[in-house]
Amino acid sequence: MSVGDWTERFTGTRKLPRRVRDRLLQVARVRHYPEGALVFGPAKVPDGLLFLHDGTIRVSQSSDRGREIVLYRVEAGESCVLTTACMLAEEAYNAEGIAETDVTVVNLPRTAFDQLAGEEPDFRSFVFAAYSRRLIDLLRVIDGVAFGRMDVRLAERLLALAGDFKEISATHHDLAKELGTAREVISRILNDFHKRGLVEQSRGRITLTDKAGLRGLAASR
Amino acid sequence: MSVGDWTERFTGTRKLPRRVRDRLLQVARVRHYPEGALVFGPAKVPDGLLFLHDGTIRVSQSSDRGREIVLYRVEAGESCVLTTACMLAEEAYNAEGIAETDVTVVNLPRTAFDQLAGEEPDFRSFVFAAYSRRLIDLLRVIDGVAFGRMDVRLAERLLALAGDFKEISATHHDLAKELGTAREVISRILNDFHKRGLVEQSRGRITLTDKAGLRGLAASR
DNA sequence: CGCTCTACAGTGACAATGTCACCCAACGGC
DNA sequence: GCCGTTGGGTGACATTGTCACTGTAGAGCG
Repeated sequence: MSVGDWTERFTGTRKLPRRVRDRLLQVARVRHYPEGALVFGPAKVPDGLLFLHDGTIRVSQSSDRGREIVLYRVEAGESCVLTTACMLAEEAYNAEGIAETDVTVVNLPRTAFDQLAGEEPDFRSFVFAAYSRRLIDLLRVIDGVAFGRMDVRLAERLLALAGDFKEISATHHDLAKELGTAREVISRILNDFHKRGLVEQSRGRITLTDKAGLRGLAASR
Repeated sequence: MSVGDWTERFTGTRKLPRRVRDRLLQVARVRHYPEGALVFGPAKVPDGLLFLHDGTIRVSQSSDRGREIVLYRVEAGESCVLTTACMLAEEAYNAEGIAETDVTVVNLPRTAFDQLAGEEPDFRSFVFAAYSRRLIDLLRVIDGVAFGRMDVRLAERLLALAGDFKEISATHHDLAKELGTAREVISRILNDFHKRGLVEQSRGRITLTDKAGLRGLAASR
């Protein structure tokens, strides 16, 4: 499963300049997490701004009755402002970040964050851009959940998860957690896709046999 | 309809210090909008940070097939970072801000914004807090839309809109646009509420006759 | 006053989705 | 092989969204 180009749709992505990045690495603490590890969550609120040096973090929200929905993914070079948001707002929240690959995270303590924000315009721009981008991400999620059809959303997500490849290794349950729905719903829709010749299925694996068809379905709102 | 205490649940709200506020007013342009006016939208992207001096702005997102959902409300003293987000991300978006009362808006141009952000730590904190708070707001919306029951959401919203009062002047259509659903759904649920003795209805007006009952329903997830 | 027009609300039928309770099959470990 | 776990299929039903109507209160107007 490739999520490599997950974020390439955002043309406005702003990477941190090397000079600032080096300065950041001087004052920050570096941490490693293996694939599948919990990077942050309700019971594990970071004390500063998280910065993803390497890997991918999947950020999702869970309901009090076990369902989940993926909010967005944090890629290498990006920061996860959600944690600071929750830190600042001093609010209970139920979003969590899971390492989707082995990851290297840079934790920038709050005082250092304040200092950098004051002294480095590039750093400020970067942080504002990060916030903005997450806001837009969440608007997309809301649009999908509130107004979108599930088959369309699933087709979109399958294409996004596959990237340039044709195969995805994910269970129906995994996909349900992506879109915030139930496994049975995914099963039904994938069965329908199969009958229409769009996908092939095997245990824990989905092959997109007709990407153009899926794209057509995704476009037909 | 009172939305006065809409945002008081946020204990972390951070108001801008008077000194910074005065400085802001020197470089910014002040604008007035009457109740019901469009303050910003897809076809009206501001060129700077919007700042609400007086009144209330309702920010909602609309689907391409006419449905709408309210994302949050901006109260006096707060800023609307969503506009800057969209400005920075250079992304198409379909969120719009409607003046819910007569409003006075302060538009801080981008260059002045950058300068203030560099020179005034309080201003920075304020902007970061504003972003954070909106992120949390959107997380709430997602939680409700993705996982919540409609009757529960309606009960919550009725209580929030009523504030300390017992009456709300809103049509079923208005309430549908609050929650991102269809008028018929609101009609059905309100009818059910009526049968249970929770509300009384008349044209364009709803009376909460049993607030405790509504609160109980809202609490029963 | 009665007329018409429009916004607001009620309703039934159906489709899409979520929930529940099962079942069966594939795979891994033993 | 056997067994336990995980992944997946299915039918019944509840909730919600959509569509196509109907009825009605109120405003404006003769």
